[in-house]
Amino acid sequence: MSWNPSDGGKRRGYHHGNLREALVDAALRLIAEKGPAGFTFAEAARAAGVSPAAPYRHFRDRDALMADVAKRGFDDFTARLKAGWGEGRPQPIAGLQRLGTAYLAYAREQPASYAAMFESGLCIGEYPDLSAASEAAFAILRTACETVAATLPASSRPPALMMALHIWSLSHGIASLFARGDRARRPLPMEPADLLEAAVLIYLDGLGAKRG
Amino acid sequence: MSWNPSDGGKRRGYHHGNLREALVDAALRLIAEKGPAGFTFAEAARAAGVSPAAPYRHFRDRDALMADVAKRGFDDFTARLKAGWGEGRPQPIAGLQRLGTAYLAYAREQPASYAAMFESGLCIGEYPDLSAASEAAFAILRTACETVAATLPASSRPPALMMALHIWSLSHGIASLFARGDRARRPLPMEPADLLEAAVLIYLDGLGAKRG
DNA sequence: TGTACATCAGTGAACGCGCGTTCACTGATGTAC
DNA sequence: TGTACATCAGTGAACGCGCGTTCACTGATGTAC
Repeated sequence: MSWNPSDGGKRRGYHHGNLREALVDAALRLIAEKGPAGFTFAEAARAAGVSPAAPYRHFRDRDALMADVAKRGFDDFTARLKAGWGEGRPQPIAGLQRLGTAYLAYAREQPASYAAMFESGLCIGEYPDLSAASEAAFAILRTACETVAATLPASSRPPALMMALHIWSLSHGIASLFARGDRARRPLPMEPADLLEAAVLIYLDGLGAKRG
Repeated sequence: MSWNPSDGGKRRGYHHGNLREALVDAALRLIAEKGPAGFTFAEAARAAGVSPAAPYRHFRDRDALMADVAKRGFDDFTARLKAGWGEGRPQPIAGLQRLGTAYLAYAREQPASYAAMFESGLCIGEYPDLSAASEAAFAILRTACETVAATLPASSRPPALMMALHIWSLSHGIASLFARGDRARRPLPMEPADLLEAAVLIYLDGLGAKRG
């Protein structure tokens, strides 16, 4: 497993062999250290052990690298939300709570990715791959809300899109204020996941859901 | 009103006369254009029409200027939340909804201030004035929640702190995802304020509040 | 009212630095025959 | 299997630029008397 030049070993030849991945790793490290603004193309090249001109072979510019980092972040994020949701079994509401917990866990454990995804300042619409990856993550949440909504009495059944937007906003608000993994986190006298869980329970009560 | 050198007129003498305020204005303009990362001390000086060394007379460094911008933002924000709340008259729940609307309006109308307040990457604890200003804003929300909570049956009365954290998170989530005034805003098929209002109504229903 | 002086806000030149970007190039790799 | 060649990833030197920060200074302002 160490013949791969990016696996921590020294480069052997003229070609790096895995520069694209190495640049993404370097960007993540630099974002984690100094925030999404505090990373430069030149620094990523240096961290990957190549000349400052080398990254241009793989990314048009710094923003394109940032977009790739964010895109990969969304892919990973989607997988985690999906795992948390677990097809809503055995109970849809419990699945939705696990999804929320997974959301906050991602923000805490992968602050660099989370920052690239939500705080990089990129115009998401300019990067189709990134938009698609972002929508895939939201689709998990929306599916979960559809399943939960279907358990509610038909007379008072809310639009799943609205539910999903509410829960996304709530999760993102808690994540960016209180559950982030960097120094901008604000102190909170409880666990962020507990704060979110309580809010979702109250919200579902408001929609007429039966607990349990 | 135009003898004041910062009021759009040309500087007349050797001294600027109002450089501190001019630097804050310049920072806001630059943040609005390029985000909280895309502004430099030197550029703010240029925008204010002084030499690059002049700002050091008023701010220790760039972050200190940013913190001052954020602090002033929170002061303004607090005033708007307070006006929205309107002492909770005539109905506390309506007052809370107006507070939420004021929150989103601020994010949309003052994106530069909002970014300095919430997305500058500053460690808020390092700036006592900023911390205090931030807490003053939250105090308005907390007071509103206490008033609303007092209208609920004592048996099921929720902690006002928890309510305030929930509504803050929800408002901040909607603001940073969908209601921001810059290019990172995501498209939303409805008014952000309507999305927030619906969420707060459902949430209060979940707490057992009577509508109306 | 006038003068001498202290204070301090802003100057402008200078410094070293790292950035983004370009360029002609080099050398490793893969493929056609 | 060997050779010629095309491809292309990475080099390294170079460029102009704007940044943060310092320094001795200058000149406007306010105050004591």
